[in-house]
Amino acid sequence: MSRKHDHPCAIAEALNILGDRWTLLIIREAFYGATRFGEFLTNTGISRNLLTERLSQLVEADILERTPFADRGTSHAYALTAKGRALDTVVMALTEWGNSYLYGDGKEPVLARDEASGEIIRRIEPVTSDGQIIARQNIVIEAGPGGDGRTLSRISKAKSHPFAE
Amino acid sequence: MSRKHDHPCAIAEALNILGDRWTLLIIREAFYGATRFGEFLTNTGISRNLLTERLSQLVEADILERTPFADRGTSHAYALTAKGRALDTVVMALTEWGNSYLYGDGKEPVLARDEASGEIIRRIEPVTSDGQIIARQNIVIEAGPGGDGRTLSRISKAKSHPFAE
DNA sequence: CTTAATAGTTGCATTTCAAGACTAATGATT
DNA sequence: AATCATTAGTCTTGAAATGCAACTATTAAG
Repeated sequence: MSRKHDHPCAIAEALNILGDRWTLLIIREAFYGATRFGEFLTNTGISRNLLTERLSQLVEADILERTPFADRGTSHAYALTAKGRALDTVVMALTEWGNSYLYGDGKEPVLARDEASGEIIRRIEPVTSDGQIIARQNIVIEAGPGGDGRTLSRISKAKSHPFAE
Repeated sequence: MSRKHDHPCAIAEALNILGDRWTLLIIREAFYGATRFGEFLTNTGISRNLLTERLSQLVEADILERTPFADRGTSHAYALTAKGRALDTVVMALTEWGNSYLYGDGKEPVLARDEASGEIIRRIEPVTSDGQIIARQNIVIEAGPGGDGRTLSRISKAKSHPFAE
């Protein structure tokens, strides 16, 4: 990745870590249970030098944790931290979007299913603290405590209900 | 973006379109109401040549739609399609993760709020077709109808409950 | 003490990015 | 009509990231 975004925005800041072709694929593998260098290598198709760099960035960012793990050779286990596991919604949202809009019904390569209901998972929704689904037309965006002047002016010109319709 | 991922996986395929530093920032701006070249340019900080390329990729991918729009000069409006609007969960999930784990409570630059309850939005959840929240430990992944042999072997070695814990 | 397995490094050719100058198209101004 | 202002986009160039393959290092097994 070249230079970093520096404007105050959660998405921009997240993309400083996740915004490339490989990082979320590595994180997908971590969710699926990969722990070793070689597993990430063969399951994603990334090259060795990039994998080395990305893994160390993810460890640095506290998304993966590296622990020694001796069987043969010099080997380590990379596992998701709490911060990394919190990316589950991002992974599920991307999976759902890709399945629905890039493959389509009946052509999905990998599916997530709810064992309790038996349903394939097709909806990811924002919910209130007591579990009520929040309707898109009720969602507003506003400057938060960490916003600066530029944020304020950008947000003030923005649609107040960005996800409605 | 360099070469494309070619293995059957919704995330890999999604990253072929969204997997760079800028694309999701452009999509964020589209949700916030930006429609014009100049708005995307100044609100994201991307360079002109890249913005040109990314916008045309997004139009090509049917995520944005370009329509003529004459006031002064040569101008067009870029607006989200249905496929683009379906990325709302990805945008919300990234926003929520970034706010929680990169900024932290009380330091969020931009917040999403539910007008109905007044709450700041902090939970994004998979739900069943009738709106019940699906518990992480009940989520299993499985090969779908579009999977090939490689998918099958990758998935069969994967943790069956990737989001549990 | 050699071999095999795993993880990682190095060097190099290619591709992409970043930045700014330049061009094109169109409505407004005189 | 001619010029100007505005918006969108192209072109050029140096810098940075990527992809590939060969090489090195570390440790366990035999």
